[in-house]
Amino acid sequence: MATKVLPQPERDEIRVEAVLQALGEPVRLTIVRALADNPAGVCCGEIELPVTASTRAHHLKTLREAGVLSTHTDGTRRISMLRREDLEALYPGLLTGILSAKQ
Amino acid sequence: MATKVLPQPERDEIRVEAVLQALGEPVRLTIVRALADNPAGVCCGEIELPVTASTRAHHLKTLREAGVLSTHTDGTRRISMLRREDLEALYPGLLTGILSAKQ
DNA sequence: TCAGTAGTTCGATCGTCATCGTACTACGAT
DNA sequence: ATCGTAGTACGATGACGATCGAACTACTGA
Repeated sequence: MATKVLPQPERDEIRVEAVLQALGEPVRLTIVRALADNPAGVCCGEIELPVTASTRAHHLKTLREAGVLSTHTDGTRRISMLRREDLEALYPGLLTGILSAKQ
Repeated sequence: MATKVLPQPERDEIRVEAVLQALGEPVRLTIVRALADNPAGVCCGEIELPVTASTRAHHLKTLREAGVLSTHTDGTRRISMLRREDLEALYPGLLTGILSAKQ
């Protein structure tokens, strides 16, 4: 096994500016929507995005460091999932508000 | 009198990416918090901000064009207020979630 | 052990945007 | 009229960040 969780901020270290800035980018918003549709977590590479793998990694890192998502390893794969509980506790309604946008 | 409302997007023209990007900037978030504390509207210049007047005007324009706030003239002054109803209708919970951040 | 796959890291590039100072407009008061 | 005040518009600058390719790491399976 030896799954490992990648470094991320504790709940009380999450700053709303960082969260909003992370969410205010179209590619990252696409990622967040995909994660919201799959509460069990999604393998990074499975999300269809109009960018290369390195850019994808960059966005995932940004979202993780902002506290929006959590990533753990699973073999060579990395599974990401939304930090729903933490975000809901810190900013109740924010996530559902964003996700209810009819885009 | 002759108060005039500055150009702004209709409710159905507001895009969530633009809103989040607008909110993901510390100075603009400060403005939004100040407006939230004064539902009757605030004169732009009354908000204490660590930037010059031209930068302030730039941020207010960004927020207005994103659909976050509405501005109308009042003599030489311009009164801004949050578009609470529109934002709540489009993204229910988003605004309250953001404002509940203990910053 | 070796090849293949998933993903990251690094450095470079390029575009966007936050910031400022200056010049301008608009309105009110004297 | 003209002066002062509130605010905008414009052009320049500098910083940040989105993007890419290439090199690298880590794990799996043959």
